[in-house]
Amino acid sequence: MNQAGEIRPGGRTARTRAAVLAAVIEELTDHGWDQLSVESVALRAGVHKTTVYRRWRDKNTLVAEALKAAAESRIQMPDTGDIAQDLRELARIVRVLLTSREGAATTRALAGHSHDTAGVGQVLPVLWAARLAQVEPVVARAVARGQLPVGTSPDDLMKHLTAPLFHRLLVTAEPLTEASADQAAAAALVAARAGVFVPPGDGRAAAGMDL
Amino acid sequence: MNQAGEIRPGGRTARTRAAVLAAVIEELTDHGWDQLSVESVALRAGVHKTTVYRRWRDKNTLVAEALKAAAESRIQMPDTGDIAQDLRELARIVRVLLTSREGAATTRALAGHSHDTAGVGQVLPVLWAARLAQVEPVVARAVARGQLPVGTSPDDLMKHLTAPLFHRLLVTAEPLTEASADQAAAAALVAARAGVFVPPGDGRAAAGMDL
DNA sequence: CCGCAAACGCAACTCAAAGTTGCATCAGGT
DNA sequence: ACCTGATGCAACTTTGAGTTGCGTTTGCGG
Repeated sequence: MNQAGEIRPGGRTARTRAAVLAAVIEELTDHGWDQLSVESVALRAGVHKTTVYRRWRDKNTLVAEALKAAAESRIQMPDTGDIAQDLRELARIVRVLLTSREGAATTRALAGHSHDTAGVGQVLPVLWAARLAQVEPVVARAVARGQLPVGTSPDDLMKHLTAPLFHRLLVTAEPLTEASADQAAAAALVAARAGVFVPPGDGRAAAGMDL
Repeated sequence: MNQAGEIRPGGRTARTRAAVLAAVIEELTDHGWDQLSVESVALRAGVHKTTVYRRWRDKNTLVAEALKAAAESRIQMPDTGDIAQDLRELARIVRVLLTSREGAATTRALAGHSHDTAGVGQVLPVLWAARLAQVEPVVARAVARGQLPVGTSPDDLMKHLTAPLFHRLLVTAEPLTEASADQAAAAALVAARAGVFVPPGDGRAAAGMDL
């Protein structure tokens, strides 16, 4: 949670930092990026506006750092012994995250600013690399059990699993039902079994691909 | 292109309207939503600021309307006689759209504001309903040919086909390669064949689903 | 082709929020 | 207990959203 290289890691500094970052997420949840003002954040954090500006160059870097900190939570990875169930549970977990007010707001904020190379743009790759790394063992176990083709890319599988959920939240703005999560899991599973997520030339050839 | 109910549909009004909406898209492409100012838009459109405010209540509704107008372009639907090729071509078309500067910028703008019930939020459902309706015949032909299960939902198929592409643009901010488009098409095809996109209780039961 | 009203240009505002500066004060580590 | 970094505070500049009043242009109907 604490950034390396802090000059004074003691109580007050860390406390202020945490309070401000938390306040950013709350303001983001309540009013969205556009309506978020640094003054409101400072007020909510019980801190003066100049204090915020002394530590963060501008609004964008502030929000970017808050989003990064907020995304550092770990997900409890399922391990049921059956990849089909694992994937379904994973999809349901992601669905719950994305349907929470905070999760939806932060996700929209990230998506809407995935391009600004200075702020969120910097954070995105790091953030997702960490998340995807968590899935690796789940896929590895499934491959070991013979439930998935050798060489299946955990990254590709995870992305295709969650993509329809993000799509509903960000693109079509439809409600994220549990049925839609299950459908996403089923689609990803079938594709994975068919070897769609085995990079070409990796391990043995993809099976069942009569494309 | 022309909105119904215009009091004075004649030359100047329509010309101004088109110029402003086009200027919004250009500014959005060049500087993003946050940096977009009504004054810049007016300047670019060769129109005075007050003129803009007389026709559009505020910045959000202005941008929302511009996005809606920009999204009204039709896509050339493929019809190769083979659903696998149709889907791959569709994915590639979407990829090209999303990798264009304008397409990326407008998509991010939409995604980042999918919640504001007054502006973009109003537009999204209409917009996507129109797009998805275009795909219906492609799927219908494939079903008629026996290449896809009876009852396959064109909406679900199209969403799962494009979701990984949007995911790359909005969530992970990875480059949108043609290979990723082909992978998305392959995944969607396999899932569709397995009956993942056949609503429960619709037509005959899903085939090949040993979930 | 002429007049009327809608649409536009223009300037001058208000207001809110981004970001800055100088100085006084407080609190944490040695 | 001291010294320095961190904070509070007030006063500023600047930018952009959104508004208002008035004069001018332009399109459409007669």
